[in-house]
Amino acid sequence: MKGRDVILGILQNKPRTGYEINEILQNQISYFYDGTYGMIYPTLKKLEREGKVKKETIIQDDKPNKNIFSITDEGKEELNEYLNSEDISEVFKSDFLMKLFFGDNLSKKQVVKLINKEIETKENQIQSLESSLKKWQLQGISDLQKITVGYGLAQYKAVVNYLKVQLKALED
Amino acid sequence: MKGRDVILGILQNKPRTGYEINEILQNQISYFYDGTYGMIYPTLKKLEREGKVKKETIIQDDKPNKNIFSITDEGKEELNEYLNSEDISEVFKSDFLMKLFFGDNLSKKQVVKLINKEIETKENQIQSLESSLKKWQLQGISDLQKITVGYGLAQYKAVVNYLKVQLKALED
DNA sequence: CCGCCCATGTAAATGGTTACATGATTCA
DNA sequence: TGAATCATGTAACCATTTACATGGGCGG
Repeated sequence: MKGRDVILGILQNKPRTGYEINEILQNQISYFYDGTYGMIYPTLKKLEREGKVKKETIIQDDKPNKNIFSITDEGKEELNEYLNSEDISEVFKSDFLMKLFFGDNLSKKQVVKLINKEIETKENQIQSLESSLKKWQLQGISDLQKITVGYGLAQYKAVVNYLKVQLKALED
Repeated sequence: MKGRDVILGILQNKPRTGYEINEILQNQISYFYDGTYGMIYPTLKKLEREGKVKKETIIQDDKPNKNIFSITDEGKEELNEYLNSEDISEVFKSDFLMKLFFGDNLSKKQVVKLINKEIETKENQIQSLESSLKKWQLQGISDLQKITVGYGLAQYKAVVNYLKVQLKALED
Protein backbone atom coordinates (compact mmCIF):
# COMPACT_ATOMS: atom_id res chain seq x y z
CA MET A 1 0.00 0.00 0.00
CA LYS A 2 1.31 3.39 -0.90
CA GLY A 3 0.74 6.88 0.31
CA ARG A 4 -1.39 7.67 -2.73
CA ASP A 5 -3.80 4.84 -1.97
CA VAL A 6 -4.29 6.04 1.57
CA ILE A 7 -4.84 9.62 0.48
CA LEU A 8 -7.39 8.59 -2.13
CA GLY A 9 -9.11 6.50 0.51
CA ILE A 10 -9.35 9.43 2.87
CA LEU A 11 -10.67 11.76 0.17
CA GLN A 12 -13.33 9.21 -0.80
CA ASN A 13 -15.41 10.28 2.21
CA LYS A 14 -15.10 13.98 1.70
CA PRO A 15 -12.75 16.69 0.45
CA ARG A 16 -9.89 17.55 2.74
CA THR A 17 -6.85 19.76 3.11
CA GLY A 18 -3.37 18.37 3.42
CA TYR A 19 -3.45 19.37 7.03
CA GLU A 20 -6.62 17.40 7.67
CA ILE A 21 -5.22 14.38 5.89
CA ASN A 22 -2.28 14.49 8.23
CA GLU A 23 -4.59 14.64 11.24
CA ILE A 24 -6.40 11.52 10.08
CA LEU A 25 -3.13 9.74 9.44
CA GLN A 26 -1.83 10.55 12.90
CA ASN A 27 -5.00 10.07 14.90
CA GLN A 28 -7.24 7.65 13.12
CA ILE A 29 -5.25 5.21 11.08
CA SER A 30 -1.82 5.33 12.65
CA TYR A 31 -2.21 1.67 13.68
CA PHE A 32 -1.96 0.52 10.10
CA TYR A 33 -0.25 3.30 8.23
CA ASP A 34 2.00 6.20 8.95
CA GLY A 35 2.84 9.16 6.81
CA THR A 36 4.09 12.70 7.15
CA TYR A 37 3.74 16.07 5.45
CA GLY A 38 6.80 15.33 3.40
CA MET A 39 4.80 12.60 1.75
CA ILE A 40 1.34 14.21 1.79
CA TYR A 41 1.90 17.42 -0.11
CA PRO A 42 4.12 16.01 -2.86
CA THR A 43 1.67 13.15 -3.33
CA LEU A 44 -1.31 15.47 -3.56
CA LYS A 45 0.56 17.49 -6.15
CA LYS A 46 1.30 14.40 -8.18
CA LEU A 47 -2.27 13.15 -7.92
CA GLU A 48 -3.50 16.54 -9.08
CA ARG A 49 -1.19 16.50 -12.10
CA GLU A 50 -2.56 13.05 -12.93
CA GLY A 51 -6.14 14.23 -12.61
CA LYS A 52 -6.92 11.90 -9.70
CA VAL A 53 -7.79 14.74 -7.35
CA LYS A 54 -8.70 18.38 -7.88
CA LYS A 55 -7.77 21.38 -5.82
CA GLU A 56 -9.90 24.28 -4.73
CA THR A 57 -8.28 27.18 -2.94
CA ILE A 58 -10.16 28.93 -0.18
CA ILE A 59 -8.90 32.39 0.68
CA GLN A 60 -8.92 32.94 4.40
CA ASP A 61 -8.08 36.23 6.04
CA ASP A 62 -7.57 35.05 9.58
CA LYS A 63 -5.75 31.78 8.87
CA PRO A 64 -3.47 30.68 6.03
CA ASN A 65 -5.30 29.87 2.81
CA LYS A 66 -6.63 26.36 2.43
CA ASN A 67 -6.21 24.02 -0.48
CA ILE A 68 -9.10 21.63 -0.38
CA PHE A 69 -8.65 18.46 -2.39
CA SER A 70 -11.44 16.27 -3.67
CA ILE A 71 -11.29 12.96 -5.47
CA THR A 72 -12.19 12.79 -9.17
CA ASP A 73 -13.72 9.93 -11.12
CA GLU A 74 -10.28 8.84 -12.27
CA GLY A 75 -9.17 8.93 -8.67
CA LYS A 76 -12.08 6.75 -7.62
CA GLU A 77 -11.17 4.34 -10.38
CA GLU A 78 -7.62 4.01 -9.12
CA LEU A 79 -8.81 3.58 -5.55
CA ASN A 80 -11.24 0.84 -6.53
CA GLU A 81 -8.55 -0.90 -8.49
CA TYR A 82 -6.45 -0.99 -5.36
CA LEU A 83 -9.36 -2.00 -3.15
CA ASN A 84 -10.24 -4.89 -5.46
CA SER A 85 -6.68 -6.09 -5.99
CA GLU A 86 -5.85 -9.47 -4.54
CA ASP A 87 -2.80 -8.99 -2.41
CA ILE A 88 -2.94 -8.11 1.25
CA SER A 89 0.71 -7.92 2.07
CA GLU A 90 1.92 -6.34 5.25
CA VAL A 91 5.08 -4.82 6.59
CA PHE A 92 6.14 -5.13 10.17
CA LYS A 93 9.45 -3.84 11.38
CA SER A 94 10.23 -3.77 15.05
CA ASP A 95 13.29 -2.27 16.63
CA PHE A 96 12.26 -3.79 19.92
CA LEU A 97 12.29 -7.35 18.59
CA MET A 98 15.47 -6.68 16.69
CA LYS A 99 17.24 -5.43 19.79
CA LEU A 100 16.11 -8.40 21.86
CA PHE A 101 16.99 -10.86 19.14
CA PHE A 102 20.53 -9.59 18.70
CA GLY A 103 21.02 -8.36 22.24
CA ASP A 104 23.16 -11.21 23.51
CA ASN A 105 25.40 -8.87 25.43
CA LEU A 106 22.62 -6.84 27.01
CA SER A 107 22.51 -7.09 30.80
CA LYS A 108 19.37 -8.39 32.47
CA LYS A 109 18.71 -4.89 33.71
CA GLN A 110 18.85 -3.51 30.20
CA VAL A 111 16.54 -6.22 28.94
CA VAL A 112 13.99 -5.49 31.65
CA LYS A 113 14.16 -1.80 30.85
CA LEU A 114 13.68 -2.48 27.15
CA ILE A 115 10.65 -4.67 27.75
CA ASN A 116 9.11 -2.16 30.12
CA LYS A 117 9.51 0.55 27.57
CA GLU A 118 7.81 -1.55 24.93
CA ILE A 119 4.94 -2.27 27.30
CA GLU A 120 4.58 1.40 28.06
CA THR A 121 4.54 2.34 24.39
CA LYS A 122 1.90 -0.25 23.58
CA GLU A 123 -0.23 0.75 26.54
CA ASN A 124 -0.20 4.32 25.33
CA GLN A 125 -1.25 3.19 21.88
CA ILE A 126 -4.08 1.18 23.39
CA GLN A 127 -5.27 4.14 25.40
CA SER A 128 -5.25 6.52 22.50
CA LEU A 129 -7.00 4.02 20.22
CA GLU A 130 -9.67 3.38 22.82
CA SER A 131 -10.34 7.02 23.48
CA SER A 132 -10.45 7.71 19.75
CA LEU A 133 -12.90 4.88 19.31
CA LYS A 134 -15.27 6.46 21.82
CA LYS A 135 -15.06 9.77 19.99
CA TRP A 136 -15.74 8.18 16.60
CA GLN A 137 -18.68 6.20 17.83
CA LEU A 138 -20.48 9.43 18.61
CA GLN A 139 -19.82 10.74 15.12
CA GLY A 140 -20.57 7.51 13.35
CA ILE A 141 -18.10 4.84 12.33
CA SER A 142 -18.81 1.97 10.00
CA ASP A 143 -18.96 -1.64 11.19
CA LEU A 144 -15.94 -2.46 9.08
CA GLN A 145 -14.00 0.36 10.61
CA LYS A 146 -14.91 -0.89 14.05
CA ILE A 147 -13.47 -4.24 13.09
CA THR A 148 -10.17 -2.66 12.07
CA VAL A 149 -9.90 -0.77 15.34
CA GLY A 150 -10.63 -3.98 17.23
CA TYR A 151 -7.89 -5.68 15.26
CA GLY A 152 -5.41 -3.05 16.32
CA LEU A 153 -6.47 -3.30 19.93
CA ALA A 154 -6.39 -7.10 19.95
CA GLN A 155 -2.87 -7.06 18.57
CA TYR A 156 -1.59 -4.47 21.02
CA LYS A 157 -3.22 -6.12 24.01
CA ALA A 158 -1.92 -9.57 23.18
CA VAL A 159 1.61 -8.21 23.04
CA VAL A 160 1.28 -6.38 26.34
CA ASN A 161 -0.05 -9.48 28.09
CA TYR A 162 2.66 -11.62 26.63
CA LEU A 163 5.43 -9.25 27.65
CA LYS A 164 4.12 -8.94 31.19
CA VAL A 165 4.23 -12.70 31.57
CA GLN A 166 7.77 -12.80 30.23
CA LEU A 167 8.84 -10.04 32.58
CA LYS A 168 7.61 -11.99 35.56
CA ALA A 169 9.41 -15.08 34.37
CA LEU A 170 12.62 -13.05 34.03
CA GLU A 171 12.36 -11.73 37.56
CA ASP A 172 12.25 -15.19 39.14
CA MET B 1 16.00 -0.07 11.88
CA LYS B 2 17.82 -0.37 8.62
CA GLY B 3 19.12 -3.20 6.54
CA ARG B 4 22.68 -2.51 7.66
CA ASP B 5 21.78 -2.96 11.32
CA VAL B 6 20.17 -6.29 10.64
CA ILE B 7 23.09 -7.50 8.56
CA LEU B 8 25.58 -6.49 11.23
CA GLY B 9 23.44 -8.28 13.80
CA ILE B 10 23.45 -11.46 11.77
CA LEU B 11 27.21 -11.33 11.21
CA GLN B 12 27.80 -10.84 14.94
CA ASN B 13 27.22 -14.56 15.49
CA LYS B 14 29.40 -15.77 12.70
CA PRO B 15 30.61 -14.95 9.20
CA ARG B 16 28.09 -15.50 6.44
CA THR B 17 27.58 -15.22 2.71
CA GLY B 18 24.96 -12.96 1.21
CA TYR B 19 23.01 -16.05 0.37
CA GLU B 20 23.01 -17.22 3.97
CA ILE B 21 21.99 -13.79 5.20
CA ASN B 22 19.02 -13.98 2.90
CA GLU B 23 18.07 -17.39 4.28
CA ILE B 24 18.09 -16.04 7.82
CA LEU B 25 16.05 -13.04 6.79
CA GLN B 26 13.42 -15.19 5.11
CA ASN B 27 13.28 -18.03 7.60
CA GLN B 28 14.30 -16.80 10.99
CA ILE B 29 13.48 -13.16 11.39
CA SER B 30 10.81 -12.51 8.80
CA TYR B 31 8.33 -11.72 11.57
CA PHE B 32 10.11 -8.50 12.42
CA TYR B 33 12.11 -7.60 9.35
CA ASP B 34 12.07 -8.31 5.68
CA GLY B 35 14.76 -7.79 3.11
CA THR B 36 15.80 -9.06 -0.27
CA TYR B 37 18.94 -9.62 -2.32
CA GLY B 38 18.50 -6.22 -3.85
CA MET B 39 19.19 -4.79 -0.42
CA ILE B 40 21.66 -7.36 0.88
CA TYR B 41 24.42 -7.25 -1.69
CA PRO B 42 24.57 -3.47 -2.11
CA THR B 43 24.53 -3.05 1.66
CA LEU B 44 27.34 -5.56 2.15
CA LYS B 45 29.34 -3.69 -0.45
CA LYS B 46 28.77 -0.40 1.30
CA LEU B 47 29.63 -1.87 4.70
CA GLU B 48 32.82 -3.28 3.27
CA ARG B 49 33.81 0.09 1.81
CA GLU B 50 33.22 1.60 5.24
CA GLY B 51 35.33 -1.04 6.94
CA LYS B 52 32.42 -2.41 8.96
CA VAL B 53 32.70 -5.89 7.45
CA LYS B 54 35.42 -7.69 5.59
CA LYS B 55 35.13 -10.10 2.71
CA GLU B 56 36.92 -13.36 2.11
CA THR B 57 36.41 -15.14 -1.17
CA ILE B 58 36.31 -18.93 -1.21
CA ILE B 59 36.94 -20.51 -4.58
CA GLN B 60 34.64 -23.45 -5.14
CA ASP B 61 34.82 -25.73 -8.14
CA ASP B 62 31.51 -27.47 -7.82
CA LYS B 63 29.41 -24.49 -6.75
CA PRO B 64 29.70 -20.75 -7.46
CA ASN B 65 32.39 -18.98 -5.47
CA LYS B 66 31.43 -17.74 -2.06
CA ASN B 67 32.03 -14.35 -0.54
CA ILE B 68 32.07 -14.78 3.19
CA PHE B 69 31.60 -11.60 5.20
CA SER B 70 32.65 -11.13 8.79
CA ILE B 71 32.10 -8.21 11.10
CA THR B 72 35.04 -5.98 12.05
CA ASP B 73 35.62 -4.04 15.25
CA GLU B 74 34.20 -0.92 13.64
CA GLY B 75 31.20 -2.95 12.61
CA LYS B 76 30.70 -4.16 16.14
CA GLU B 77 30.93 -0.61 17.34
CA GLU B 78 28.17 0.53 15.00
CA LEU B 79 26.00 -2.43 15.95
CA ASN B 80 26.40 -1.73 19.65
CA GLU B 81 25.57 1.90 19.07
CA TYR B 82 22.34 0.82 17.48
CA LEU B 83 21.62 -1.80 20.14
CA ASN B 84 22.13 0.74 22.91
CA SER B 85 20.18 3.55 21.26
CA GLU B 86 16.99 4.57 22.98
CA ASP B 87 14.31 4.45 20.36
CA ILE B 88 12.28 1.35 19.66
CA SER B 89 10.06 2.60 16.89
CA GLU B 90 8.09 0.22 14.75
CA VAL B 91 6.47 0.23 11.37
CA PHE B 92 3.27 -1.60 10.66
CA LYS B 93 1.52 -1.30 7.33
CA SER B 94 -1.40 -3.51 6.55
CA ASP B 95 -3.18 -3.73 3.23
CA PHE B 96 -5.81 -5.87 4.87
CA LEU B 97 -6.76 -3.22 7.42
CA MET B 98 -6.56 -0.52 4.81
CA LYS B 99 -8.94 -2.36 2.53
CA LEU B 100 -11.43 -3.02 5.29
CA PHE B 101 -11.21 0.53 6.57
CA PHE B 102 -11.90 2.11 3.20
CA GLY B 103 -13.99 -0.71 1.80
CA ASP B 104 -17.40 0.89 2.24
CA ASN B 105 -18.58 -0.38 -1.11
CA LEU B 106 -17.33 -3.92 -0.67
CA SER B 107 -20.07 -6.54 -0.62
CA LYS B 108 -20.47 -8.75 2.42
CA LYS B 109 -19.19 -11.64 0.35
CA GLN B 110 -16.03 -9.76 -0.54
CA VAL B 111 -15.49 -8.80 3.07
CA VAL B 112 -15.82 -12.40 4.21
CA LYS B 113 -13.39 -13.48 1.54
CA LEU B 114 -10.92 -10.83 2.54
CA ILE B 115 -11.06 -11.81 6.20
CA ASN B 116 -10.69 -15.48 5.39
CA LYS B 117 -7.65 -14.75 3.33
CA GLU B 118 -6.07 -12.80 6.16
CA ILE B 119 -6.79 -15.64 8.57
CA GLU B 120 -5.22 -18.12 6.20
CA THR B 121 -2.11 -16.00 5.77
CA LYS B 122 -1.66 -15.58 9.50
CA GLU B 123 -2.22 -19.27 10.15
CA ASN B 124 0.51 -20.11 7.68
CA GLN B 125 2.84 -17.69 9.40
CA ILE B 126 2.05 -19.28 12.75
CA GLN B 127 2.74 -22.75 11.38
CA SER B 128 6.05 -21.82 9.87
CA LEU B 129 7.16 -19.95 12.96
CA GLU B 130 6.24 -22.89 15.18
CA SER B 131 8.02 -25.45 13.07
CA SER B 132 11.07 -23.20 12.86
CA LEU B 133 11.05 -22.82 16.61
CA LYS B 134 11.20 -26.58 17.03
CA LYS B 135 14.15 -26.76 14.67
CA TRP B 136 16.05 -23.99 16.43
CA GLN B 137 15.50 -25.44 19.85
CA LEU B 138 17.49 -28.49 18.81
CA GLN B 139 20.34 -26.32 17.61
CA GLY B 140 20.26 -23.91 20.51
CA ILE B 141 18.42 -20.63 20.69
CA SER B 142 18.89 -17.97 23.34
CA ASP B 143 16.23 -17.17 25.90
CA LEU B 144 15.86 -13.70 24.47
CA GLN B 145 15.36 -15.11 21.01
CA LYS B 146 12.69 -17.42 22.36
CA ILE B 147 10.92 -14.39 23.75
CA THR B 148 10.92 -12.69 20.37
CA VAL B 149 9.48 -15.75 18.66
CA GLY B 150 6.80 -15.95 21.34
CA TYR B 151 6.00 -12.30 20.70
CA GLY B 152 5.46 -12.98 17.03
CA LEU B 153 3.28 -15.99 17.79
CA ALA B 154 1.22 -14.14 20.40
CA GLN B 155 0.58 -11.33 17.95
CA TYR B 156 -0.41 -13.63 15.09
CA LYS B 157 -2.63 -15.80 17.25
CA ALA B 158 -4.46 -12.88 18.80
CA VAL B 159 -5.31 -11.59 15.35
CA VAL B 160 -6.53 -14.96 14.11
CA ASN B 161 -8.77 -15.41 17.15
CA TYR B 162 -10.15 -11.94 16.82
CA LEU B 163 -10.93 -12.33 13.14
CA LYS B 164 -12.65 -15.66 13.65
CA VAL B 165 -14.96 -14.09 16.20
CA GLN B 166 -15.74 -11.22 13.85
CA LEU B 167 -16.45 -13.63 11.01
CA LYS B 168 -19.02 -15.46 13.10
CA ALA B 169 -20.64 -12.20 14.06
CA LEU B 170 -20.83 -11.22 10.40
CA GLU B 171 -22.52 -14.45 9.44
CA ASP B 172 -25.41 -13.97 11.87
C1' DC C 1 14.43 -33.20 -17.99
C1' DC C 2 12.51 -30.14 -14.62
C1' DG C 3 12.74 -27.65 -10.70
C1' DC C 4 15.12 -26.57 -6.53
C1' DC C 5 19.38 -25.30 -4.22
C1' DC C 6 23.40 -22.76 -4.24
C1' DA C 7 25.43 -18.29 -5.40
C1' DT C 8 26.27 -13.40 -7.02
C1' DG C 9 25.31 -9.23 -8.40
C1' DT C 10 23.67 -4.42 -11.10
C1' DA C 11 20.76 -0.38 -12.71
C1' DA C 12 17.02 2.36 -12.66
C1' DA C 13 13.27 3.92 -10.55
C1' DT C 14 10.41 4.71 -6.70
C1' DG C 15 8.75 6.20 -2.58
C1' DG C 16 9.48 8.30 1.35
C1' DT C 17 12.25 10.65 5.13
C1' DT C 18 14.47 14.57 7.06
C1' DA C 19 15.40 19.00 7.50
C1' DC C 20 14.29 23.31 6.31
C1' DA C 21 11.29 27.54 5.74
C1' DT C 22 7.17 30.60 7.09
C1' DG C 23 3.58 32.71 9.83
C1' DA C 24 -0.95 34.21 12.05
C1' DT C 25 -4.21 33.11 15.94
C1' DT C 26 -5.71 31.47 20.27
C1' DC C 27 -5.46 29.98 24.87
C1' DA C 28 -3.40 29.51 29.44
C1' DT D 1 5.21 34.77 26.90
C1' DG D 2 5.20 30.60 25.06
C1' DA D 3 2.90 26.53 23.38
C1' DA D 4 -0.59 24.62 20.53
C1' DT D 5 -3.43 24.82 16.39
C1' DC D 6 -4.01 25.81 11.75
C1' DA D 7 -1.77 25.82 7.29
C1' DT D 8 1.57 25.09 3.24
C1' DG D 9 5.26 23.57 1.00
C1' DT D 10 10.41 22.37 -1.04
C1' DA D 11 15.00 20.11 -1.70
C1' DA D 12 18.25 16.88 -0.89
C1' DC D 13 18.98 12.64 0.32
C1' DC D 14 18.22 7.82 1.31
C1' DA D 15 16.97 3.06 1.47
C1' DT D 16 14.83 -0.13 -0.79
C1' DT D 17 12.23 -2.36 -4.54
C1' DT D 18 11.89 -4.28 -9.02
C1' DA D 19 13.58 -6.13 -12.81
C1' DC D 20 17.20 -7.93 -14.99
C1' DA D 21 21.27 -11.10 -15.77
C1' DT D 22 23.91 -15.70 -15.10
C1' DG D 23 24.87 -20.52 -14.26
C1' DG D 24 26.37 -25.22 -12.41
C1' DG D 25 24.94 -29.27 -9.48
C1' DC D 26 21.66 -32.50 -7.69
C1' DG D 27 17.62 -35.30 -6.85
C1' DG D 28 13.46 -37.50 -8.43
